[in-house]
Amino acid sequence: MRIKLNKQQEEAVLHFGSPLLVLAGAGSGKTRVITQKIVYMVENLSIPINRILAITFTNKAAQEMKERVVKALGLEYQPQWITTFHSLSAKILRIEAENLEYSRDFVIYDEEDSKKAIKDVLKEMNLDSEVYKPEKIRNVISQIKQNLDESVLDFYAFTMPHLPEIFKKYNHHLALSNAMDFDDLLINVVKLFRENPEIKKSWQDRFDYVLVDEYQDTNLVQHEILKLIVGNRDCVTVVGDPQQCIYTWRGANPDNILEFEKDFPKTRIIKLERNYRSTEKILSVANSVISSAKGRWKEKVLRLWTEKKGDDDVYLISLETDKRESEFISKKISSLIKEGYQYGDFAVLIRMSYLSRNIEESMIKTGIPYQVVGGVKFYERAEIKDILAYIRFALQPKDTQAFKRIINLPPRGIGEKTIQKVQQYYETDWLQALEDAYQHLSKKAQLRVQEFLEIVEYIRKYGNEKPSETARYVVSALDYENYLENKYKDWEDRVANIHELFNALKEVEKSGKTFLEFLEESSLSQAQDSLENSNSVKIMTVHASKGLEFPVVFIAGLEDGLFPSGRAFEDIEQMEEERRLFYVAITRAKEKVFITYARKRATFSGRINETKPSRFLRDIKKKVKVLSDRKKERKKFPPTCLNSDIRAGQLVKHEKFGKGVVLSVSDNRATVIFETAGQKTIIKDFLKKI
DNA sequence: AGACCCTCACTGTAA
DNA sequence: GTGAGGGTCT
Repeated sequence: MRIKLNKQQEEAVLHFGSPLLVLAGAGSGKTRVITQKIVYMVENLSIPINRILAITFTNKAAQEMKERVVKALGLEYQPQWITTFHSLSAKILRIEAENLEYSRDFVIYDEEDSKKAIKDVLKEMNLDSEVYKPEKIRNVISQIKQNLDESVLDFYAFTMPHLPEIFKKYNHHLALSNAMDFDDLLINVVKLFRENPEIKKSWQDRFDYVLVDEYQDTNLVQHEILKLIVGNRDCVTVVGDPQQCIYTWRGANPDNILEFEKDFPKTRIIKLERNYRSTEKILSVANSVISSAKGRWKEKVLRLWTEKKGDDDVYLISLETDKRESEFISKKISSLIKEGYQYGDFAVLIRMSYLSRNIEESMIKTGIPYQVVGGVKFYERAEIKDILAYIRFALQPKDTQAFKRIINLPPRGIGEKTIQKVQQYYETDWLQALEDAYQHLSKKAQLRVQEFLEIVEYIRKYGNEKPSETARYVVSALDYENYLENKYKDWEDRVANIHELFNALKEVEKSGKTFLEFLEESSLSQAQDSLENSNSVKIMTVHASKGLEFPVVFIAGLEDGLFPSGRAFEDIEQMEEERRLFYVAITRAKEKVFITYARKRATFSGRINETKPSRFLRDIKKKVKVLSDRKKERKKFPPTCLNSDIRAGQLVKHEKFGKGVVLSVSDNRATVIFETAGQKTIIKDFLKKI
């Protein structure tokens, strides 16, 4: 072993012969363990690197792991199978395309495409989009797919009776477009393996060992994929931490950690509880945020400890307004820079991405270099999607959403009516439909369609080979920069983005990748992927900070309704997740933590609201230094529970669920039967006695 | 029929 | 800030 490991880490690296579950706390060196285990297998067990499958949560983590492995083993090539679940699935599906109902060049619909597809379906069915809210429907559909379970539909049978049909039509729309949404990528692998045992076998045979990181944030389908790939062998290690599960809202199922033991008999469990990242003081604040685990989770929960001393207290700072909060952060950063810190040492973590605006403004004013990680991602920008949609469509003319995006872009007089006419002639794809509909169109429309087809034809000829030239051609043929200039005030930024796209495509050319591979990568790109190594302050959501660490961390906006998010008030599980999120935020820090909140905050419409400090602050107030820009700070934080006198039998009212009666209470929660909403467990605060 | 401009409402974390 | 909806102009 080249790197020194502690006893538990070493055990985890050296354990073979039965499945392994590593419960690894924040900062406990789990990446090191996974990397070392890979290196050990290659060096000491003579397993070829490409027979090891390692699945991480982000592309960024995968990339880093690859680099570490390459360095440790002195490889001259990049390991192929260090990847994420979504990329792995896309790879498998392209390789096995002939066994699917898709062709190899299937496209991946991102969230926007999916939502537009749903809107198309709703329009086609003539449904009121007030009742059938596209965003809600997309969520429900995703939930169904993530759990491989349609029973959710029953839940909405009353409010949205047409949901099952929408679901069917949406999937049909995808199939016609040769498109998969994010969930389909995973589901189709499960289907493929279940329906074709010999294919499953061939994939099992490809790998001698499988490792998965961040297991607490895998969903049911991903758990299933793991089971199918491992089969009844024991060559598997998963690493996770139930306390860091922050993605249940998009289908993560922390029970996978519990299920793991059942699905893989004789599982050995190793806990990594020694933290190497944070100081004692930071850890103790973090620990006081997490509520104690109950029931079956009891023995899965970690108690972090550290020998890392540090004089710095964790600070909690109250500021008058959100503006002041941002100013405080900038000033603090500037003064710490004078003490010898680098800009790259800082992260500002926020609960919601729109909170970055104030902070950015103040950093610009102060002249602090910063980078917003995530937010609206590069490939989700309208101008980028526009150009890529042309190429997407040219290479895959079944792609309905790409077609609808570009057919009248820039406006060329092909509107709703013309598209409808063309749709009547749709049989195999939109190019064929355009040709067949051609003679039935008006002279004007014919001319415009002609122009459109010429551009597409050109891309079809050269697109896949010379991506950057093709993109340049599209931009000039459309006079797209001019279009941006006329349409947007911030056109200069957008033009700059287009040029950045050209550069990215140049790189693609250099690396010998095809355009389709590039499209796949871009649609699966993640918030963290944009993270630069530059010496700049990083501003990001707490979610995007998963797995990262920084010497100094600011956590802003600790206000009730913001952090915890207002939506979490309805539901205890969500409130617990907010807690874990706060825990994740604190444990990103190595040396210093500044937690801030504003007593007044402007809403998006400019109104200024009085805020309440986050209820989480109550749990940490004894362990932090409280400061305020007001002389006499009321050191009062919302109690974790206000209505402590609610008892069973009490009649109560809830803002959302209406009237109900309390069945039972425990701690700060009450289980209530509501007249209409049925039985729910609610935090007592959100009940009113009646 | 399509373009364009205005107003209005909404905005959670995301592969 | 963005999209949807409505009204009006070409």
